[in-house]
Amino acid sequence: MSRTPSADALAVFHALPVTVDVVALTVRDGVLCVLLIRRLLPPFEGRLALPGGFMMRGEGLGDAARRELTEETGVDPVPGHLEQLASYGPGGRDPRGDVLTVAHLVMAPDFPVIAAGGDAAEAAWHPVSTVQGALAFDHDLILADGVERARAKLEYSPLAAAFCGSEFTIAQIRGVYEAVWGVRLDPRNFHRKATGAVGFLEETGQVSSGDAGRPAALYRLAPQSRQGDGPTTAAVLNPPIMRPASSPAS
Amino acid sequence: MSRTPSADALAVFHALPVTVDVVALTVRDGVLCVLLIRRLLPPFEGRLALPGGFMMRGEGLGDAARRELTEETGVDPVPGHLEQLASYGPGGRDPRGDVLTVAHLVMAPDFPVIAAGGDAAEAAWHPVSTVQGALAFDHDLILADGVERARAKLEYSPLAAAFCGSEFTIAQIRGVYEAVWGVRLDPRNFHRKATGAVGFLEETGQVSSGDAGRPAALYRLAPQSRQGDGPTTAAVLNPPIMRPASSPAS
DNA sequence: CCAAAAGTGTTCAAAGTACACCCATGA
DNA sequence: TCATGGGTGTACTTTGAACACTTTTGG
Repeated sequence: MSRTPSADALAVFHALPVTVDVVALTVRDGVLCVLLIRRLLPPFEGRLALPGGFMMRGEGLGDAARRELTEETGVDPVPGHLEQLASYGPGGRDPRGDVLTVAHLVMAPDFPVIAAGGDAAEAAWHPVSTVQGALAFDHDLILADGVERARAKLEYSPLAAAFCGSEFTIAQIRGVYEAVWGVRLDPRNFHRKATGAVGFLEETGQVSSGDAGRPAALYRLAPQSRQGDGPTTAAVLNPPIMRPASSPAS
Repeated sequence: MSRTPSADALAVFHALPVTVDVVALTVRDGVLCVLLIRRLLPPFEGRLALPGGFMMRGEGLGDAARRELTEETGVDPVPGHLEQLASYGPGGRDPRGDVLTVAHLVMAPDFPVIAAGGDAAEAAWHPVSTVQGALAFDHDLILADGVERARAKLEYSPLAAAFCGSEFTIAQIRGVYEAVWGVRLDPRNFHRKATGAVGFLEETGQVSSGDAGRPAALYRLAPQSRQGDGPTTAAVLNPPIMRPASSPAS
């Protein structure tokens, strides 16, 4: 297939419609939830789907993902907490024809969904376990990949704090790990690991109020100094907080 | 931005030229190398670049990556050893205009490059350390991301065997880890870890011939039974072979 | 005082590291 | 028999899991 670009025109090449989709995850009442919209228009009219839509001219991938998320759900992700997940397509995923989609992943605290707009109605958080298999397009696959990525990232990055507010207790952040991984962790050993990881938590001096039992110290995420030697290296948790080895296939 | 798709036509949306690029890595004489072509045509005429090119109609992402790699370098990757890396763009990476590229990663044994074709001349392996900063487009960034992904994957996947031929000694696969990570590993402890990991290596019964010293047993990669519970879960090395903790920032 | 949750100390088992040592070959 | 690299055994150190125990609150 010899292709001979006659000049500096790219128009001779096959061009594709490109969308961005967003897997926005949070933890509500100890349950891992994903932000979904209900589609107003065909295809898959009335079905649940990830927020997303077509890219606009002159936009970057991350910009488009942030714009679609805000347009359709009212959620405005904290900068730095949106990362690229993977690309899907272009064939076999939209009945209208070939569409390439670049999926993104956002971890957000459980703030209320402000609005639904654009092609979307009913933007809302749904427990991940209740929507698997029910989504439009290939969004079930994308959601599964996003959840797996989030699970893996908890181990070696300070990402879990993104699910909490700006100040949180050790028990709250432990609840994030338990919800995302679907396991129970020993509160006492977790406390040691979390407070022992360098560059993860920073004491505020405050204590939590209200609940039964002894008040817990409040922490915030420590200022993230990028480690490693590459420009693409993200902040790293050291030592990592590993998920328990799942028992061999039963 | 209300977009109202009038029917089942996608043509109303902004479409982008989409390319695939391939980071093909191997180990030659203990050095991590990447497969590069020299560009025959502008832009970046005469510069080194990753093999890649525009997608064709009806093609999947992986298909396109495999086709471009074969067209431009003669290398035909083993199925299952090509994975998606990330997407880049569309802005600011091609002087001709917006182009979205989906980068892929291939680990290959050090077989000879058969041919150069298409837009490429001089397809050849280059040590990664000598080409950083010299590549066309944003390929320096893509290469750095690919190398980092390969380094991380060695830890928890049987991927290192992809760099070797179908049969190899423990010392050879140890050389892969040492070259990719840029460290020295204790041969005796590595031997135990590698042979102790379940589902990684399988003895052939043969021994290597020729070199000085005691002949080494030959192994092959064990048949990969997919573990985990998801369709997207790849084979996992258990226990993982971790890279030594790099000394804290000096 | 009692219940409940936070936080600390201690013990034991598992895993990783360093390295002594033996094995099998070529020169 | 010596040099060279393959492979095993073993002691030491570090890490992680389990859990008893103390602290600090509300009822």
